[in-house]
Amino acid sequence: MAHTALHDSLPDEAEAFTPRQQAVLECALKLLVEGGEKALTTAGLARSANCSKESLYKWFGDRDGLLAAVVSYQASKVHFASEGAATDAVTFRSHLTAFVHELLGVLTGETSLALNRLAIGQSNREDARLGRLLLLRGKYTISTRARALLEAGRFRGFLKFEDAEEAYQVLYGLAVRDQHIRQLLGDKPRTKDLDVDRQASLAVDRFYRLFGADAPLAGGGK
Amino acid sequence: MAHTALHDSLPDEAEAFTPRQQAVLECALKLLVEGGEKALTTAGLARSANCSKESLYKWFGDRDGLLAAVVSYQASKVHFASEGAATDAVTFRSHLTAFVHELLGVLTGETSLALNRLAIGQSNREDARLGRLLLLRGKYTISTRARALLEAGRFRGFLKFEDAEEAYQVLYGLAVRDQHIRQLLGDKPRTKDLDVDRQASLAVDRFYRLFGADAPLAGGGK
DNA sequence: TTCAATGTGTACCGTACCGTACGGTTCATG
DNA sequence: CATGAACCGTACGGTACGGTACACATTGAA
Repeated sequence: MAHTALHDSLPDEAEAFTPRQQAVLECALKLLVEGGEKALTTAGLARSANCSKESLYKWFGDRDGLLAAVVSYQASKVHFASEGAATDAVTFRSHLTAFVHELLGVLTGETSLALNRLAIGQSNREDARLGRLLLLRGKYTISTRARALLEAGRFRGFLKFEDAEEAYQVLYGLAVRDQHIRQLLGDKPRTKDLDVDRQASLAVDRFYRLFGADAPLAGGGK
Repeated sequence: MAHTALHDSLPDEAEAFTPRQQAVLECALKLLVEGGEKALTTAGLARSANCSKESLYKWFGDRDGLLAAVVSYQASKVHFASEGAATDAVTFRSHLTAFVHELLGVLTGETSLALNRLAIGQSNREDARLGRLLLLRGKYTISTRARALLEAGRFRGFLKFEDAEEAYQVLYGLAVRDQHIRQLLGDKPRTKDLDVDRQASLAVDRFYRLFGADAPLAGGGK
């Protein structure tokens, strides 16, 4: 594994960055977090990372390539712990809570917010390259992981639903609510919403009341 | 009704735009929707709206003022119908469903997406003027309206919760889920998610299962 | 030592855009 | 008709940034 990587599958191609390049990308992330897209100029990055603009263009092609590299690089650093199969209801629920906890932690992170702002800000034209990249490397992988977890729960009889994707979306909605968009817009979250532990367990509580095995009605019932 | 409007609350100050200025702002919105922030240049707007750059600067100060004016103008056009008090459970629920329907309709609109992208894209620096403006004119007013509606439902005995803000956020999460962020990133929604009617009634179903008067447990259990 | 490869630092060019200035036009008013 | 205000169209200055070219430093191998 982790050879030169045929680019048909997504994940580890991002690891094909030289340590030097990773250092530069790290510096780019820093600039991006503290100043936004406007602060990430080629000259500024070159100065800040002690490298030459020529190297930047040699490595990443052009500025868009640099931005894409930053997104790929950061995405490659986020890994959701894939816990072993849960045999009993209690540990499964704790796994699910841990997942939601991790999800909230990632979404509210400063670098995640900065990258989402970057990708959204230039998803206006119909190309939306960065947006698609972020969806692919971020949301889709997380969604896949979540669906697997939920389906395992259904198989074990802890959960009850028809469409795993829809169930995941509801879980996402219960956990994130409008906190993400508010933070993207620069709102400071209330102290109550900073208690990730509580928010995660609250969301799982409510999710079980909708999709738990003992819930009165199944998910999509007409 | 619909007279000059007393300016007791924040919103209608934005109506202080000359018809000519409104036409220009409408044109700016058009440019913004189809091309994003990059497409909204002062020269381009002047050419596209058949006005002079000098007028733009006279009216809006500078480019940031223009962007703020666009946001204010669009926000002033969105009005959530404030329905009369519902006396019976069925009509209240239909009012709630209508609210969610309207919420989804606004959020998925192209102009709303474009403005959110604009505000998010430049909410990187800690100033985030546009972000705050959008939060104030958009989310906060909607949230206020929603809380009033929910509290009316609680007063009538149709709903059961402690914190209206939290109940609203859950309703928002159930309705919007991750559709908004996906669309902001340029994702095309699935056909299933384009059925706003169904999504609204599904969200209200689930909301009632969590906060309905006959729900097994009240909101913030423990 | 010589040579090639890689990378840094800097200078430079073209372009895009913000903001302003100026001449010309319409229109209302006395 | 004269006058002034508002506005259009355009041209111009200033600047910031993307991208390229070039001179110099470092390293490693023959």
